[in-house]
Amino acid sequence: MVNPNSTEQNARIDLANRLFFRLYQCTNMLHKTGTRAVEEEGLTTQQWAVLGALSRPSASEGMNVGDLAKYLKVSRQNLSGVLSRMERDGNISLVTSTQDRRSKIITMTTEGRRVWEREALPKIKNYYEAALVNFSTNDLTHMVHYLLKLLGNMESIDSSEEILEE
Amino acid sequence: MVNPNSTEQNARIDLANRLFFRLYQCTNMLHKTGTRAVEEEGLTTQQWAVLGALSRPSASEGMNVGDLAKYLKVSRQNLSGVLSRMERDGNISLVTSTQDRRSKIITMTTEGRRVWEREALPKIKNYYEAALVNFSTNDLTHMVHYLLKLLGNMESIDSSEEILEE
DNA sequence: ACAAATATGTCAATACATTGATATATATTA
DNA sequence: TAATATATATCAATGTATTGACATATTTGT
Repeated sequence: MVNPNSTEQNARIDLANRLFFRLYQCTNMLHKTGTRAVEEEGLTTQQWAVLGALSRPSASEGMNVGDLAKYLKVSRQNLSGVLSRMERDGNISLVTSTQDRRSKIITMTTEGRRVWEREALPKIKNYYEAALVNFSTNDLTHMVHYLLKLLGNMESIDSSEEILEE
Repeated sequence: MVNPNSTEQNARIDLANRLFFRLYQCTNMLHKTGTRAVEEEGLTTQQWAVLGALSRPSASEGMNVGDLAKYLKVSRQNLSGVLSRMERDGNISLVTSTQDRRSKIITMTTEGRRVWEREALPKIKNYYEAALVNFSTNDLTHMVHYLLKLLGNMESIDSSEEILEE
């Protein structure tokens, strides 16, 4: 073996390749099977993420579009479209803030909260159980840890590129 | 504590919730930062996945649309659109199969292979390194293992629902 | 106070994702 | 062989994602 470092590097790239490919596949399947789990409520995985964010105690007073976009790691422009569909469907309401008339405060409607708590959440729990068969609590903890680490690295890439664009 | 099982169950659901939320965030960031890494070549993460699939030795004779869709875990209809854009850009070519005139055989063009090998791959390697900072080989192996397990579970959900639809 | 800079949300163009419907080609079965 | 069933790819409608451009509101700086 002439250059063992090169071989090690290739093995690492191969692992990286598999990791990102499986992540890509996982997401496709998550959106497909996840959306199917809540389709009777007229929801999608993205709308489920929005309702999940709004149902947190810390969001009891509502959230504005920009903060919610940052929380979900999507663009304001994308979220804007999702929110207008959710408003159309009666699950959320957008009200211009009195403090800052540029902002719109997003809150769940009574009906939206009912749909979320009574209909969606029980189905989501069933979905979680089916999707996490054979995962021990330890496995779950480790995987969340890895995802967080990966997320942090990708955020570093993102923010370092934003600076260059100026 | 009246019902310790219920508490354990809630802790598990909380972990599941975090896992899927982080997975959702990771994917958003993967497509955002990954597409940016190969945007000079006019590629996206999806097109990168297609070229990656076609560059495998086992695909040297090309693949048809259905098999490639299964491999990538996307719908034929979706892939069809991606492929027409890639054909438009000159990176792949679609030719009706002589064996089965329903099938179209997808292959990389010479230009597509050049773009993939000479331009995209070096950038992808840099992207991998940046995204996987602080991941040991052991971490990578474990994470791939978890993603594969999750993928298998979601495929079970998917196929069990397909049967019910008939 | 007023001009410039920044923050906030939305519109537009493009790409990717789903399911449902459809045209054509092949395979099966009577 | 002819009718039926299945396989393959694409078109259409809808939802989700990006960036770029823009109108409006607030903040900053002079």
